[in-house]
Amino acid sequence: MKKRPTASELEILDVLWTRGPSTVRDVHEGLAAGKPTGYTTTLKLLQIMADKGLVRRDERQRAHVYEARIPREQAQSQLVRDLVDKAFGGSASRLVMHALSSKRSSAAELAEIRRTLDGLEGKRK
Amino acid sequence: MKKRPTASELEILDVLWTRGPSTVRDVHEGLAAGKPTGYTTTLKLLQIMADKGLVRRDERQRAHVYEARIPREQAQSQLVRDLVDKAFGGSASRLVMHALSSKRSSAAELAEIRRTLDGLEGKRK
DNA sequence: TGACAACTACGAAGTGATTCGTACATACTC
DNA sequence: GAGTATGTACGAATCACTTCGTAGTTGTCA
Repeated sequence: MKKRPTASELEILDVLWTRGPSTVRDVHEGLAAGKPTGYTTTLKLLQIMADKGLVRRDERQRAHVYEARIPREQAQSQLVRDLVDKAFGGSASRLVMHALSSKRSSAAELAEIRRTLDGLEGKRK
Repeated sequence: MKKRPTASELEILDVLWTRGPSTVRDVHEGLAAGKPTGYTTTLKLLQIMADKGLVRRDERQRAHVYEARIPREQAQSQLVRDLVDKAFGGSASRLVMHALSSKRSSAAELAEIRRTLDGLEGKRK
């Protein structure tokens, strides 16, 4: 099965999801905001991620172009599932309640959650 | 602030949360269900966790007694916050919606979430 | 008391993630 | 065409986590 991205890999994926297919330099600059690292560090990470299958590499140009192989939503779901299994005994709803209480959400967000909830309850009967 | 527990440390904390203050042997046996490891492995982990401040150690008995230093809920909130920051751009509600869709929850659980939601919306105006 | 059992302490190996330096190839510019 | 800028590849150092073996201590009991 797919491997979970590490924290660093996730940052890179974030750049790729936001900017779309990018060269190493693009990614490196997109990363620079957060923390300064060497160019070759980013390069190496991308190479490793290509080996792991997290990104696809297009070598047709001299500056290779990297692209995330899974959409953001899928990775997020994976991460949520891991956390639920690891720390909430498999109960997603307990995670939901923790998330709701621990971080403030806007009224609009709460409304959207309510809609999601409505949809789920409708489906289940 | 405190360091995030690793996956292994979380398993140990889980045992401590469930059984309360325990000796190394207790923890080791509580762990055995999941995966077989050597006794000294568990011992070492507990020692490391004591160094990190994740557990408290009572040395009055020959068999030291370990106890989680933070309650389960607090650790869970920490983990949720980490995930939200790392993968959901700080938006807890997006995590909530992912969690709701990715794992099936019972009607009772959904109702409880709805109550939590009611409480939050009431407070915010 | 002598042998055995249970416990802690600690060093060290193995693995994976991260970081970077160096080497080398390719393009660009005057 | 020489020199500079920009790329990729790759080896190696470092660090954290996990695992275990060995050594030594303390308690138990026939």
